[in-house]
Amino acid sequence: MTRLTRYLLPTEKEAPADADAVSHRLMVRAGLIRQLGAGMWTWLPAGWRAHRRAEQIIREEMDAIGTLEMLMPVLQPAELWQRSGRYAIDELFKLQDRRGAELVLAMTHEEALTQHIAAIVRSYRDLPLMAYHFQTKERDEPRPRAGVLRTREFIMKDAYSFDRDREGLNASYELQAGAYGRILDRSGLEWYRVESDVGMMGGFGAHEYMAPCGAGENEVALSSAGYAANVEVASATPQRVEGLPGGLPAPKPVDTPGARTVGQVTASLGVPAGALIKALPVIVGDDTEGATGEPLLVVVRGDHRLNEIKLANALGKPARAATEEEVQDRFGAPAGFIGPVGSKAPVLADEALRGLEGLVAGANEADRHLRGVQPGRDFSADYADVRSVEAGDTCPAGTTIRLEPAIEVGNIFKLGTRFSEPLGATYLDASGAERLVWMGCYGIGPARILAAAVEQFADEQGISWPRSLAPFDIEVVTLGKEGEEARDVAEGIYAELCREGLDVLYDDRDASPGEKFADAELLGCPLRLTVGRKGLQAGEVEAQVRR
RNA sequence: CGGGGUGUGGCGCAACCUGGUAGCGCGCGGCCUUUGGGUGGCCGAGGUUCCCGGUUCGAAUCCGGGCACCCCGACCA
Repeated sequence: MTRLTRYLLPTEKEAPADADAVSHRLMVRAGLIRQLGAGMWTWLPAGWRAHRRAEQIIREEMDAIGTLEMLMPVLQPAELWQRSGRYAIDELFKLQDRRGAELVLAMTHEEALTQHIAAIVRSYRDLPLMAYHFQTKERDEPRPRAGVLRTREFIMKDAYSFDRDREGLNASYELQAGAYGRILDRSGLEWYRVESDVGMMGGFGAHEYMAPCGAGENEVALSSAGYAANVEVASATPQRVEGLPGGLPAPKPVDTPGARTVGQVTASLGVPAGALIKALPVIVGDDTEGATGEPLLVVVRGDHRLNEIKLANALGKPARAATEEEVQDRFGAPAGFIGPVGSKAPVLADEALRGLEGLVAGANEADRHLRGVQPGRDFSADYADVRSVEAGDTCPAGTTIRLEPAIEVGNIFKLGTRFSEPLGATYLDASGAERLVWMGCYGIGPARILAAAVEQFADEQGISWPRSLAPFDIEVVTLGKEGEEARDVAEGIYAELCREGLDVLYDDRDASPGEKFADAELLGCPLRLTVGRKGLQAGEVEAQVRR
């Protein structure tokens, strides 16, 4: 029973000045959330209702595939994280208790659950096993942003699967993937499952669930043929370069005083950006604590951008841009005039350069470039796909790719033995041999589902919830003052709807019609029942369906 | 971590450059008015101008330091 006169619904006409994202502005204006500090948000009653609806959808789908709900603590011994090798993560909150014992605030729960599994599971008969909880996560984010989109404390549903072997993990993964699809369908979102980067920590496959919207922090490459990938890992056939100059028998030096950037060189020589070879000097591998990585000259087409994640994956280790001094010292030419022809460092060329001719590259001396460069003939290189896809590229199925910003609402990850090994999660197989447990993890954020829904179904007027996420099923509004009768009728309807099990918001305020409707638009109930005034007869009501 | 910006009643802003009683709109309380989509009027309450220090007869305003928050980028196991 929710009467607005007894409810806490602090709506605002104007959004906070610093709010930028639509979901941030509207969720605050509609009285769903309030900020307590940077990346710290309170869920007000109506917002918490919506959050619980999202949770419930997730819970039902987890339960349906036999994942067991439980609850693990946020406060954890640091030692657990030291053992897993994740104690050094900057985002991990670290603290001490009164005796000086080292503790952490969990940012996720692989360590905790794996620790338990290690202690509990003995036999192959105990597996497979899937468990989950909804729990607060703490992450010392460098930059919280956009309301509840990226916060330092948030609730996540994280599930974990434990299997006997790789095949078992694959089966659990597919079960979870099915559940994730149903969760997002029921949430009413437009969403894509995209392949994602498994990162330096390895792993055996991962997918992200992306909801396209303007406030998204990620970018996904989509095509009408169904191609969907995070731009971090997306691959595509590049567009052809128009106006490429013809080839030359051999590279020919040209003076290009002061032309260090792609823009300056194209202007100076009158060639398209795609005719350039953009040289990116990088240092590969671990160069901490005095050790220095190896220099490598990565080259991409002038109109392309290097994708550092794809580069790291291609190399099998991280790489960073070389500093100005390193460029001079280790690549042997001033920054801006580095090129692959006669390079001091080994060359890694992007696939898009293969087979091109008549290109322009830095001459490895100041104020000079080379024309007529042909990869393969004029320099040798390893080839790899290390560029970021661009809108307009062609997907493997032959249709054009577009790029859209999206919120990552969930992800699933085949961890393998990444945690079972350091934490000793093993079992005895049928032959009595000790084996490592194979593990997967599956996360989804109710708050991000809500934010994505607001982003996808809202304008500055107000939210327009999918039925499944709305904080209330229906709103009852009384208009007019002649009617104590109207009030009485509305009260009766309200009580009846509540008895039917609907979540009803009854606007029993003595406010002008405009005020009532304005708040209603912001909150965005999917259904509204208005009880009118003049000559009101029993049953003479008007139901207005919004969507 | 790099760059940019902002802190003034609950919210949005002005006054700051050029020091001199802190002002406007919304919201809030009261009375009247209006009653099918943010009515109109009158009255009223509400501010250590983020904090500390300095300059000055006098600081929201100038100077120094700190804190908080926002945005862009980097990062995001």
